[in-house]
Amino acid sequence: MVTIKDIAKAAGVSHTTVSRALNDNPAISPATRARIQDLARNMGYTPSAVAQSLLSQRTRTVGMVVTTIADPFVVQVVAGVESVAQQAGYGVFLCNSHDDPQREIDVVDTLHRRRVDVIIVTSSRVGSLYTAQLDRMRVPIVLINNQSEGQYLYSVAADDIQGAQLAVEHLLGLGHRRIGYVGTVRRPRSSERRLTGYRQALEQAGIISEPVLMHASSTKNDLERGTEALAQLLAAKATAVFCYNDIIAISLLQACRRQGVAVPQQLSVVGFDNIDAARYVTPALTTVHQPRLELGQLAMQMALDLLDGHTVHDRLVPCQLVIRETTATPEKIPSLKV
Amino acid sequence: MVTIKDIAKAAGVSHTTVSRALNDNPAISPATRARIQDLARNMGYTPSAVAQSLLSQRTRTVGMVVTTIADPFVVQVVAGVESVAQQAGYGVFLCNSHDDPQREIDVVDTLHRRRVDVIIVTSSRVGSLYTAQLDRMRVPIVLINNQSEGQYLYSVAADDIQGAQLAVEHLLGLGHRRIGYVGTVRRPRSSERRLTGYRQALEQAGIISEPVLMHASSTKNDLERGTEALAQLLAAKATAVFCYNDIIAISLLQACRRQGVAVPQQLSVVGFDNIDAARYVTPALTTVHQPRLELGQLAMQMALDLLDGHTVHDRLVPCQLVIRETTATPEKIPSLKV
DNA sequence: GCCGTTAATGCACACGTGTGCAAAAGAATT
DNA sequence: AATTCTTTTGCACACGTGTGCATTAACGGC
Repeated sequence: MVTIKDIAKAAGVSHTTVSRALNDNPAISPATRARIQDLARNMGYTPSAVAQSLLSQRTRTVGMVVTTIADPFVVQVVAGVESVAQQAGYGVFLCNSHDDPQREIDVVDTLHRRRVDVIIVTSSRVGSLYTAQLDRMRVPIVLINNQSEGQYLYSVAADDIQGAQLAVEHLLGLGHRRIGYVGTVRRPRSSERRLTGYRQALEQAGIISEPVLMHASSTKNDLERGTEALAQLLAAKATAVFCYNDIIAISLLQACRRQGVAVPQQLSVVGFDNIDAARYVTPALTTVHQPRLELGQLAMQMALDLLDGHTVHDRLVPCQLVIRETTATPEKIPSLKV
Repeated sequence: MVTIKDIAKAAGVSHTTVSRALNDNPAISPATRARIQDLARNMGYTPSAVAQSLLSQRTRTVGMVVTTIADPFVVQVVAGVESVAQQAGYGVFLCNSHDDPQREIDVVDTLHRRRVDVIIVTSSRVGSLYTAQLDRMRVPIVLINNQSEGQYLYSVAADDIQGAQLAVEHLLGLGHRRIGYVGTVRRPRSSERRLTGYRQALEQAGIISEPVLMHASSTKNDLERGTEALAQLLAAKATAVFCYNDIIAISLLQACRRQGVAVPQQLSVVGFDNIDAARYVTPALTTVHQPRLELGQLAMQMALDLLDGHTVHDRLVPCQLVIRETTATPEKIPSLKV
């Protein structure tokens, strides 16, 4: 591997001069500068970012921690982070936590060993628990969709409450009165917030939310979850349902087809996330769009601001409703065939 | 940031001793070793991978170049790479080429500057053109789904020809005789190989492939592509069609619905890739499964073998047919309504 | 008490780059 | 011609870690 010392030897100067010439330092005479730059090109020189990092104490690298890269939500976030990072000359180090808190902590430690300048974590299971670790590391962490407070901790999140309200208000506007909610126990915090939005929307419409309409499945298997929830919803005479996310909503749609429940005629369904599959399913899923790409971009932008020493403020980004084909006015007479 | 020198000062020994103690070097007495390790823990020491890399000339990092992370195919490949890498103690540096050859070369250069030990590229647009660059870098590159020959160049790929044969043989087995192919000009090499598999399957069944049944759209917009291709297929009286990938197949399905063409009764459709959306669409898409996760895993494993100095052989991985709901026996009398 | 052997530790350098300061050389001023 | 100023270059060190070799200390054998 060719170094500036090799170039120095070839040019008959000191490595200092080479370093300056390559960095366009005005102290070097134009003649030698051109000569050395040509030489460097011909010898196929590429500076070592490793050595530069050691000296400058900055790696121009961001550590990106995800639960699993295979999640369609996560992918867009990563894309957003990557685009802003690349534009700013930063690299992205990708790590997988497998949704395991201990693993998440280990992974953050690995990133610290690699001396990344800043860390971005999506859907953290750790959050405020980082405090002890962060006291040692002194590396800022930007959390995406996990609002936790603490030193070195910053957050960018989609507004779960507002998004859920949007969904339920849409259903109310269509004339629905018995609206269910299917949550998840895997993400208790955000599931709770979406439930809050659901409750607030109902409350503002003067409707008392009934526990029987609220279902928080503990099943890990998404497909079973749909079947299980559907039975409960039908028993509670729901005409519409708001789901924690699109995956659950789609599994519910599949359960409906199996059981012969017509969507949206007998049951209106709204999801959350607006993943790619949402527009491919039949009927196409009405859902709440989380600005995933934007979340990633904002997180990375916040990271850059932090590194520039600017003061930053936590961000809460509004969601948008995407109306497709799974929502309609309720049938006057609920079907008795089922 | 605490270094081994700080620990050395605190312990009253040289930094050499600290380095040895932390690396469990037997030359250090058990007493001091324990003392220093405790001290390191209490002081919150984390070794600098940057400094270690500079000395060892190895970063234990793999550079991963993708066309775009948002592609559902790419995501699984990355997941495969990441899982094997993490297990081997390697980190993954993610880069986006935006499907632009020049950008791809730049990105590889950036990775070289960061001194990654090996580079993995999915669906490269560059391939053999790397030769000049690689002569300088001397970094091995593992190509996924781009078989190119050259020094420092290795490849792991899904068997396009065999996969296409699988699809067409399935259609032939159902009784189809007029089978179309919708290709793409964006990936000429693999589109050509799938076309070859398509032709071979027809040939083996004693059918002469007609140019009018083969459509290679130049349209960039996926949705338009479906409408455009459908018109041509119907004009050519095709009863079945094999598509270059699932995205095209799904756009074709949507075009069918708009035009009132019943799938699979009037037209059988087979895709390629088996992306997530394939099983969510209605009717669920019959497709050829590319072992994406496995491709990623194999590529990373090959990279590790290379770094261990083993000799490796290029791999060609077979595809599998996934039969769902978009394929059936052709109707006896083609509909004349359309 | 002297010598050979083993155990434990430190010195000095390497990795590749950037920078403060000094030095040398040349040009301009007196 | 001597002095000052400017331009150009090099020396030496820093960044954090690991390792060959030398050094010191301890120990056992005679």
